[in-house]
Amino acid sequence: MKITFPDGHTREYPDNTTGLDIAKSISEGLARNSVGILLNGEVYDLMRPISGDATIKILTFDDEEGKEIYWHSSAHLMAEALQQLYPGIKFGIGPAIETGFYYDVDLPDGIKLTTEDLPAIEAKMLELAKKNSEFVREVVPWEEAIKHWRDEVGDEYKAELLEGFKGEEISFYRHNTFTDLCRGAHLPNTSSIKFVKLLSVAGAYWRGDSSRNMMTRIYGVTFPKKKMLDDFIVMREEAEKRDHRKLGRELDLFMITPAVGGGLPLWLPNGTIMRRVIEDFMRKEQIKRGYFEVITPHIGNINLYKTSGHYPYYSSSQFPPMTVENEEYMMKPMNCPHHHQIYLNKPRSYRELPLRLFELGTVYRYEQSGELSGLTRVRGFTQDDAHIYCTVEQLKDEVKGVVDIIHYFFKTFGMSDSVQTRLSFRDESADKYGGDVELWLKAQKEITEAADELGLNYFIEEGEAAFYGPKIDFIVKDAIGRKWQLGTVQVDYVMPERFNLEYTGADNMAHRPVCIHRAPLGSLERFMAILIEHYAGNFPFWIAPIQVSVLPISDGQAEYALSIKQELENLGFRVDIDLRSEKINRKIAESEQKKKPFALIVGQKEMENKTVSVREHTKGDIGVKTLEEMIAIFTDLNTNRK
RNA sequence: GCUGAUGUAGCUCAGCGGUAGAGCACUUCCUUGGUAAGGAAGAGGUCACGGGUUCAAGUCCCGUCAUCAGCUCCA
Repeated sequence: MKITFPDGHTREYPDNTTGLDIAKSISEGLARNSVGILLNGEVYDLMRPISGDATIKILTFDDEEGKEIYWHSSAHLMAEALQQLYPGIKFGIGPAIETGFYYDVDLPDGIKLTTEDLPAIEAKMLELAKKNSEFVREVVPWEEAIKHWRDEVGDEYKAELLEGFKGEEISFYRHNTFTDLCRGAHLPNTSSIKFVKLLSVAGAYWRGDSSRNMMTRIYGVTFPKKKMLDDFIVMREEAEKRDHRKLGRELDLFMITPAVGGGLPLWLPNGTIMRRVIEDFMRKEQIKRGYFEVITPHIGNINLYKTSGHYPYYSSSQFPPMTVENEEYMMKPMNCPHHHQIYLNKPRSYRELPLRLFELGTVYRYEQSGELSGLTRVRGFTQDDAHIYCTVEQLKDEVKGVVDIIHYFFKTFGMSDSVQTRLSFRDESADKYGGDVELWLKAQKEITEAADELGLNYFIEEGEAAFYGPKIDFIVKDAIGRKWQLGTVQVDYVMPERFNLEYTGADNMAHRPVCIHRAPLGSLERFMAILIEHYAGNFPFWIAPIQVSVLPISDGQAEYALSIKQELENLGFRVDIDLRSEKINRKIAESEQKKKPFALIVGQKEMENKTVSVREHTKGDIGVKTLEEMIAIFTDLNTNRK
């Protein structure tokens, strides 16, 4: 048979050669590191014989599919360990996930797992891995499989899964003492699993259904090399250090208190400075690009949301309506209906279009209590929202303009590396969406064309669209490689219809505009959380709440220090001063801990020479400068947003 | 909303039936020191909240609230 490799070259092998044999024929090292193969695009066991011509790729742990095989096998290994430690345990599903794997299990009566039990399970896993057990695949007739799980083993979960697999090929995978119903693929052997870290225990409903049994889910991750596990642990610690909830407290940025309510953050003075800096920047940039700012109230008549269609679609995630003088009002869950009213305020001409209305609009959504988390999931948040009303002909250019401003914002906040673009389209289930199918398809086409013309590197996902139209979402990576979905652009032919938006065209006839909803950063609260974690609290000069700290060495320089503070403040910089009778070391330590970008240290020498000794955060002492030199540097940092 | 864990000083945490503790922060005093924490004294708590068990409850039990890890949901 002829085997084609990813680089295009081919080689002859006898029939029933395994992936491992092929790997060996290339190099021993590859064979040692291989975990499976991709056979004509399908993941295959290394030990499974191949027949017929095929294109193959040998998978190692470095491949996405390789990791999946490795972690899936690790889930089986963990299951075996659990089975030995807790006889009578039943198993649900145990898949590989983005990082690692989990297994949902039903423990025998009276047994509860906590994180304290994890080390024992890890130890058992390592012990079992060393037994060098082979994973053996076995195809079993459905009737035999159901008999095995339902009658012999008595695992109703596996039996239920099997009910859904009627007519498909059923395979079991066995290694050592453990057998699982599993499609595969798997490692050849347990011995490749070398380093194990079990992460957490949590409850999870069987098949994600809250009316069904709660199972115990155990999360873990495994690696073939110690370095990988070490890196993984370092990464987790780094993420923990950057946690915006922790830094928000340490840097006095925001607070959340049950006295006000969960998910309702209060911005402290330092956090407010940051928000205002960011908002002012956005405001200025949008006005420059032809947007008009508007302000609308936090509540609105319920009829607005009945007209928009939001009310029936999403009533469960809105705060309940309140009745005042026989009218019902709602906390606004989005800004669009208010903006549509501004559009309707007077007759519109084609000469006014595109009309771009933006608002830093605070909206309220009822998130379930268990879903609230820091600033990333809240019940009241501010969107950097805008609605662009334009003609069908203008649509594509407007979409492009929006994409441009979104990229500009990302760049300004240092997140422009590897931005991913997702086009979210409708799927088959027509009842999820409002509006005319024709218009949808048209909008999807326009979006795709705009993306193509901009040379965006996008992928399409069906079923992710908003109920009123398709959208473009942007996913950015932060400083430590975590992905966050930020900006969104949504094309909407439905709302203009529902609100009866019109403009008079050059032909003196009434026409229907298209509406683009867009929010480059989404929620300001969430974005600030991302920003805090992205910069680990070490904000660039232009954003930092306190930009410069003036630190006199002793009382003798207090007056000189105050004059420096005054001069910088007059120029608009954010400055504080430490006049306490503490040693300079102490003052520096605290300035650094609060992550202030610059400390200007002034002692007798500096006072006599009219200079300052400069310390830059994370860099340390950068020498003595005149105040004028520093003002030039600070001005540059501010104006260039660095 | 569901499951589990957690809730003790502003922060980080110890105490786990017998009169509330530490470090840091805070206040006052001493110290005026040159690039990451000088010294001393002081103040600060309905031990989340509400019930219960007990001679006695941060400590054991039940409920509520909040936070965290998940699940579910997400315009």
